[in-house]
Amino acid sequence: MKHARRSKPQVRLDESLLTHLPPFSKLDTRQIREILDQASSRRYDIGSAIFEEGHEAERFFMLLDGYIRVVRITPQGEQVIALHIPSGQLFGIAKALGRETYPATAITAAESLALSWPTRLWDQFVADYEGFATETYKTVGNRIGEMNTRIVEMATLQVEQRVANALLRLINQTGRKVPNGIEINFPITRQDLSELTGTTLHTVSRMLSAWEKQGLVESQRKRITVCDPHQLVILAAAKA
Amino acid sequence: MKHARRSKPQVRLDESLLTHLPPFSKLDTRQIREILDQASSRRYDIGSAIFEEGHEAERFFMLLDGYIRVVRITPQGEQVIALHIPSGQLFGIAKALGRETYPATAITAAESLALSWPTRLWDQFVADYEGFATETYKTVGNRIGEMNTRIVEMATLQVEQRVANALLRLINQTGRKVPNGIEINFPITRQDLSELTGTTLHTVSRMLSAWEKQGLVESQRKRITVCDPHQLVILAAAKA
DNA sequence: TGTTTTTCTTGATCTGGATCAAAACCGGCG
DNA sequence: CGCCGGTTTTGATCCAGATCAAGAAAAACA
Repeated sequence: MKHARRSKPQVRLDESLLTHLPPFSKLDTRQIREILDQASSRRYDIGSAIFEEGHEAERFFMLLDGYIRVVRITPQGEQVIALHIPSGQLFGIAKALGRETYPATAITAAESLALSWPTRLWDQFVADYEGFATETYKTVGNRIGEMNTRIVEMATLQVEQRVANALLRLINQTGRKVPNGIEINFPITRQDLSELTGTTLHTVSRMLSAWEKQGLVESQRKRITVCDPHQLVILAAAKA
Repeated sequence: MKHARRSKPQVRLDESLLTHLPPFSKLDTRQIREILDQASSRRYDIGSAIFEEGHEAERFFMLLDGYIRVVRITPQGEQVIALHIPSGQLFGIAKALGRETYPATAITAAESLALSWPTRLWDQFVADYEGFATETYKTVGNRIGEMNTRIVEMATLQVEQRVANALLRLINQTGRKVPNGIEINFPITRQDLSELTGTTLHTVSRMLSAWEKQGLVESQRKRITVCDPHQLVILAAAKA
């Protein structure tokens, strides 16, 4: 993990950073200014932990750029990826869950840029800024929905369908159009994909090889491009 | 499903019903009275649906007595139990998740009694009653925690350990002391347990038989008693 | 009291994926 | 440029647990 610094904005942050993001979109310029003036901004190298499970939740965050994976570690040291968070979302919002500590670890899946505020400002944000509360609870609701879906998938689907679903979700959240399809916009290993679907890197590797032969996907090291999303959707839902 | 009626309280509901429940515990008698006067109370037979996934979230609920399972149905018609809710908790709180519809179906696992309020009162409750918001967000946080745990378990543990964990969670939430151990306080089938752990009723049945031979549990039809919780904890955590 | 329905048990077989093992590949770095 | 650590691939084997199949036992019903 390389050096990274937190900075009170010497260069004042631009208001346009936040104006179009849902939790702040109903606010006027003055309010955005207030919010920004209290924020710290910081860049994180890929693979660094923004906060860790169980630690005191001192700050909450808004991901401006990059990509984050929310991870839990089992007693046996295995990692499970609980969630991916795309840019433009709040995270580390323990306060919204009535918690004093972070429930999981946040790791950057790509170089990322995030704003953060001391947790003590949370209640103030909720009280003062219209739409902030509503939008954050929507975020929470969506994450619950996602987790629910994961549970159902793990309980009922085969590995092949789980991996297909995971890929589809990833290209939806972070897909980038490239000549031959849609590429996942950050480096992702077979290992990562296996931690996301509760399987092994071996199985994922075989699966991708097979799909590549069928022209469904293309992949290089840490890069996956889905060429035929529609076919993948079919696979993802197939009964047998 | 037998007849069940909703009633505006002809017999006024007693204030002591709510005074000790977290979301209301900071309120004075007058406030509790207000809340109760706006509530409908209703009894539900075992196995009935209180509300269904996808439907308009017209009301939110407080479970006074009984037990509820939150269920999702897959496109293929398989059921997955997402969560169990013990008495004393709010449920159906779509509003707290920024949703307009219920995200899952709520089925009574035992005869149950619940109060409910029209969703339009939600914001008012949050604004007027101290501690209500905080406590409900704690509830949400706990449920997220539970779901997280389920995901991690499904991704990393063997079936035996998942079933053991499920049993332990059940006796913690609803255990009732009986001469030979702790009994799960509502009727539960092997099928239910399998839907809770993502396996089949056959496997669960074999497992319980084996445990019964070892004196770990005792079970009759729809009844399970854990005789040796400690041993079960060991099983639940075992690496191999 | 006999019949039907639901739940539970137990055996036999099969298989999706894990595990074990080894090699090839790729990129960074000294 | 050649070595080394992190990825990826692919083969071979194994086994936990699903699936298939039949009854047995308990409750519900009539």
